[in-house]
Amino acid sequence: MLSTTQNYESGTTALHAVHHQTSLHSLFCKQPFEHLTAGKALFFESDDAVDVFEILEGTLRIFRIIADGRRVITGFLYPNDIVGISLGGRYLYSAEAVTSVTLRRLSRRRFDAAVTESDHLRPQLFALVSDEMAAAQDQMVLLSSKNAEERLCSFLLATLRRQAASSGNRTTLELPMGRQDIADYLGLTIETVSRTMTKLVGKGAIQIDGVAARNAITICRPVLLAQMAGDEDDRSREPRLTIVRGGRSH
Amino acid sequence: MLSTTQNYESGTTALHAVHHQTSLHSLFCKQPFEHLTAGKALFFESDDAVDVFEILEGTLRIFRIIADGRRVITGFLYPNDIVGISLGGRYLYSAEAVTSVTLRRLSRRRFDAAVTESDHLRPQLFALVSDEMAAAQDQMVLLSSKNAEERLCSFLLATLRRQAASSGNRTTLELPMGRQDIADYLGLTIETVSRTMTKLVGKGAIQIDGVAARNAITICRPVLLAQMAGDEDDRSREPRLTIVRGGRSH
DNA sequence: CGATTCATTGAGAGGCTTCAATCAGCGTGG
DNA sequence: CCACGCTGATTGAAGCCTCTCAATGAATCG
Repeated sequence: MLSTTQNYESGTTALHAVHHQTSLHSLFCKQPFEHLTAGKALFFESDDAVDVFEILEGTLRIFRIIADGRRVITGFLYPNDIVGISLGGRYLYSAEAVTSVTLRRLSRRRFDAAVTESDHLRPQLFALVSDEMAAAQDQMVLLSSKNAEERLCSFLLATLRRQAASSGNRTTLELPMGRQDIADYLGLTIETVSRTMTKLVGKGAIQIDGVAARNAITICRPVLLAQMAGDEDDRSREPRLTIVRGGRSH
Repeated sequence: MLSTTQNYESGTTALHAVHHQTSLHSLFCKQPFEHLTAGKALFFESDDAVDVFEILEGTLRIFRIIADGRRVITGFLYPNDIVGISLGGRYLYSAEAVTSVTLRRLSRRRFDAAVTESDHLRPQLFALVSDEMAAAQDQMVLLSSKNAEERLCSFLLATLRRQAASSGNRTTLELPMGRQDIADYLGLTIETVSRTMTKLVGKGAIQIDGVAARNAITICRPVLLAQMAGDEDDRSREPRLTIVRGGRSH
């Protein structure tokens, strides 16, 4: 999705080219690369949202710290993602590099100006925000109604899908983040994540290939994993009965 | 469904007035009123997002039904809220009336056109989406790290704040929705909500005034409730130490 | 007044967390 | 080169919170 992969020094320097661009990513194409080493912060929740960023390489986590000091990770960001479009002056969350990260920066002022002018760009921005909203909804569903096993399976499948989309279908995936990150993202403890992972291995659903801290995982039985994720649409076997709960629709 | 009753004939008929409007709400001002009785659906998750709605009176719940038939309520909508701006062709969730609801409808096509044209309206729409996003983030934090008591206190406080904003500061609030709705919104069961409510009464934090199914609640000790909500910013007493967790920022 | 719906309360069970110890990989320094 | 320490992951045991199942209570409506 949203290609525009690595436009290493395109020769185009014409400013009006912006108007021919079909992608939001083009806005960043003349910005210099920046690098973040693992663990470094990109911005904090309280910061003025002065810049917008395009991720070129690596993984970021976006999160909030709550009163008792715990951390809630609300999402991960990967290459081709754009971050910082949280409207309203201030970022809604902090962002840190999980791995080493390469990115480009654009001032919000220029980003907003470009989007305002272009009839091509505006729908793209809406689509982006829409995706973010949909992801937030999915996460709410996950957090409010799934158990540890379902959460982990959902996470593994989502990660697999994303990596398959960007680099061809595969049965193997890499988890750039550590167990603690996964735990904070799924609303679990690190121990539960670890135990559940072992349980999945025991069931033959997955296989842990990695030896280092950066884990690689093979999905042995994708279908089983999908069933265990708990958002199976297997309305095929049971009679169509849409309104079962919700009560007062008599 | 959606009997288009009571078109209360506002006197203003000037079409060009639209361009002077400063508010998104103005877009709806010439639309006829519609009514929903409690429990009736406004739209479903799978529907084409053909319309946008302005709530004038009453309460709506927006939710998704997951595979096992359970319901996850992702939000409630109140007067002056606008619903249906879920970009991307299809609604992200279903919407049902909690109470009797009065609203106005506008086609997405016209809504989008108006927003696209007006430099006044666009920032408003962004602000709206931004609020929705912030609310989703808060809900994720609530669901992934708060216990039953903290969730209920947060909910009561949020409800109090909203009602205080719309009708003067007060210590009393009304819960238009039933216990099952609250439970599905907070990711709990109806029994836990009930028990926690009783516990709060026992602590003297709140008081239940209502006798009917539609409950009225008095906040006896707002400060206590805020403490129990768990998003207390009491960094005032402890030394400023922003980076305690998150690990690898050595 | 009985039937229905919604809320409350109780008892038991289960899943996740907490606390704690062990294991594995990796870099550093002797 | 190996010992040591550090970090991150795994495993174990006990406890707590919430869910599940079940019964009762309260209010509305025919």
